[in-house]
Parts: sequence; C-alpha cells; structure tokens
Amino acid sequence: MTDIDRPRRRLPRSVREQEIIDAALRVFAKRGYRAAVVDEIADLAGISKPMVYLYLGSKEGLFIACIRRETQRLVTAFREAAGAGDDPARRLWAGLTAFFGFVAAHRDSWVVLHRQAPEQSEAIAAELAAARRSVRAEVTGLIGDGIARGAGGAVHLGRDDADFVAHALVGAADSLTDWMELHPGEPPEGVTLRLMNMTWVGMRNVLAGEVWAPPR
Amino acid sequence: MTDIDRPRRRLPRSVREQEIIDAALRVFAKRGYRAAVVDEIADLAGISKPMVYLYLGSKEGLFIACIRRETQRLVTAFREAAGAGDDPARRLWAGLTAFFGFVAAHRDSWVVLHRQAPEQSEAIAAELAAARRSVRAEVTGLIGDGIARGAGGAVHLGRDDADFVAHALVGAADSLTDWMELHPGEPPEGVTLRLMNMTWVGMRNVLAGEVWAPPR
DNA sequence: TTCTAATCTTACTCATCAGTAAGTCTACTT
DNA sequence: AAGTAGACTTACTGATGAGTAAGATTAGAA
Repeated sequence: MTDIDRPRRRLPRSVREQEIIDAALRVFAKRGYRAAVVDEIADLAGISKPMVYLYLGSKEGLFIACIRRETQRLVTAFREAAGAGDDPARRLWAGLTAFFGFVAAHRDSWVVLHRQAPEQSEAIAAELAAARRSVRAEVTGLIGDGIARGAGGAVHLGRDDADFVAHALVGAADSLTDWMELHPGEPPEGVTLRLMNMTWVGMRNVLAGEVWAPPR
Repeated sequence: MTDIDRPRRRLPRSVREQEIIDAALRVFAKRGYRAAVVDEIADLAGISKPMVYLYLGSKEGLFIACIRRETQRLVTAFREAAGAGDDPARRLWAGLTAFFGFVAAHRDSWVVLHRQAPEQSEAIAAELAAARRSVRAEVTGLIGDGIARGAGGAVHLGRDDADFVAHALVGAADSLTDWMELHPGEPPEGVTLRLMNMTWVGMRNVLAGEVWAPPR
C-alpha cells in the first residue's frame, strides 16, 4: 500500500514508523522472518536501511512491532463483531465471520501471526506465543459462555473443553484461509456458514439433511 | 535418535543417508528451514558437512528428502488405520487416532510438513504444497465416502464440501497438536474422541448432553 | 597382499546481510 | 537570517554459513 511516486517527501516519525511496519509485514509474510532482508523492507517503505534501525531498533524489534500491531487489529475486529448479542451461536457466527473477513483483507497479518517458525529467538517465541494465546482466548471466552449457558442439564464440560474447542476452531479457521484462496468467490459469510454447519450442527446431522442458518 | 558413542564407524550410504535425514528433520523442525545450519545437521548425524552434500546434494535437497520421507510415513500410517472397516465414522475415528498418534510420536515430522513458510524456493514451495495436498487428500477421500454413503436423502453435498471439511479437519488436527503438548497425559484416542464429538455430533448437541463413543 | 572404490575429513572461498559510523539535508523556530 | 533538531543518506564492517577443492582412510575384492 506504500506509494511509489512519492518524491522522497519527509514524514514525521509516527507516520514513517507505520509505513515501515506496513512494508515489514509484507516482506515477512512473503519470505518468513529469517529470509526477509531488511534492505528490501526499507526499499518498500521508500527509505534507507538506517532509518529502520533508528526507529525500530533491530530486525527482531521490527518483527515484534508487526506482531503487536496486527494482533491488536485482529483481536479488535473479532471482539467488536462477537461482543454484541446474547445467543452464543450468534456471537460465534459474528466472530468467525469477522475473522474470515479480516484474514481475507489482511492475509499478510495472519501469515505473520500464525505461519512462522517461532524458534528464531527467545523474544520472538514469547511474543508469538502471547499473540496466539490472545487470539485464542477470544474464542475460548465465547465457547466458555456457550458452555455455561447450555450446561444446565447433564453436561459436564469445563474451561478445559472450551480451550480444546478453541484450539480446534482456530486451527480449522487457519486452514480454511487456504481454502479461501482456492475459492476466491466465496464470501467470509459463506465460509462461516459451512464451518458452523460442521461444528455446531455436527457432520452426522448435516449428512442426515439438517442445516444451520444464521439467526435473523 | 542418532547415537553419540559411535566410534566413527563407517556406514554404507543407504544407512548414512537415513541418519542424515533423521538429523536434518530434528534441526529443521527446531530452527526452521532458513535458520537451520547444515554443519549442525552434520554434527548431529555424527559426520562432516561434505558428506551431506555428497549424498543429498544441497540444503534444499536435504529438506525435500525430509518432506518426501515423512509424508510417506504419515500417509501410510493414516491409510492403514482408516482403510479397514465400512462405517465412515469408524474409519474417520481410526484415521484421526492414527494421525494424533503419529504426531505425538513424530512431532518433528509434522512441524517440518506443516509449520514452514513455504516460500523459501520454487522447489520447496511445490514440494510442500504437494505434501500437504496428499495428506489432505486422504481425509477428503474419507469424507467423500461418508457423503456418498449418507447422501441418499435430502443432502446435496459434493466433492467441494468434502474438501472444505478436510481443510477444516486437518487444520483443527494441526492446532490440536499444540493442545496435546499442553496436556501430555491425554492419549491420542482422547483427542480424537473430543474432536469427533465436536465435529461429528456437533457442538449444539454436545451442549445438549449428547456424546459420541467409538464403535465397538 | 595389493588394489580400488567407497567413505570420510580438514580447510578453505565467497556471497549475503544485520548492524553502524559519519555525516548531509531541510523544515521550523527565534 | 541563523540556528537547530529531526529526517534522511552513502558507504562501510564483521559475522555467518552454503558450498567445494583436494586429498586421507578403510573395507573388502582380486
């Protein structure tokens, strides 16, 4: 998204920093942390390498800045969509749709957050683990609510089960990002619909002819 | 799994090659393709670097050899478990259990197959894509059978739906690999049981108190 | 025993890239 | 108009690591 035609205009630090992070996100997503070259990031940001070091400190710092900013964005998008409403199924629907919409629109963010070998350094491993945990925590929260709501009866499900389901859902969603790339026509709602049918209704019942539809 | 005490015994190429691939798998899984250092692989294999190049050609060739061998192993394990029987649910249960068992026993294989940024080179991207496709194809096959079996009634599900479900299942399974690391006590069967309840029965029904049990 | 092919080694080269030194330039203040 | 702080650059250094040249060693065949 960085312009090409810009005639080397000087920009205030706060703006330039964001542009550098934009560029870094693209390059990290395309090449992976280790193969990404800081010079390429600088070029893409329309700037020279020492600026990157002046503002972000190091390649590691740059990567961590990407993770922080994009985690924030993703969690916000999810939370705003899933926050409203009362019915657990409806909130899950809204949250997942926001997720798929976000990933379709910001594929690089997702790739950087979830498709990196985390063992590049202690700091990066910790940062990525925290990022992934916080994304998953959003889902775990929703599922936990669903369990609390539905568990008046014979069910004996706890936090642990919510966490299991969150792992499975996030993993499925991650993988479905690839499926989306193979089916560019499919809107995020379509993906969510299929996933809700699979997990919420259950494949057995789906095979028996049952379908789920979004509330309203 | 390579010995430490070996007094620099000479080994025939066929054996040494496998030991090199063993070592490479561990290092690639631990560090990622780019950060992995060939000298470390050689050390771990109890050999010097030129042997690696003599036998495997290049770092890229070494990586591709890992992918091929481990894909083969995983697909074989899955196919043998899921091949027998008639009931789709039973075969899915068996296949998934084999999968989780395999990943628990060969975590490095899975990490190399599914946790690498594929854009290191044209050849690696192609090889990884093929590997992932072939793993997923096993699942797609099972689901497709299930659909064909169950689709006497009102259901209008096709190959496309099977592929969607396969994506979601493989992604969920991948993520559950992490869950397993957080719950070392849980046997593969336990993980499969939870996943079957979630996808086969459906979360809504599970919340309503229904549970799935493995046949027999 | 002698020869030979396969196994294996030490000791390099050379490209790449993270990080920096030592400034220059320009917008804005006073 | 002069001064200054912040934006920006060119041109390096030093480490790391893929790949190789040139040959040493040993298991077994003849």
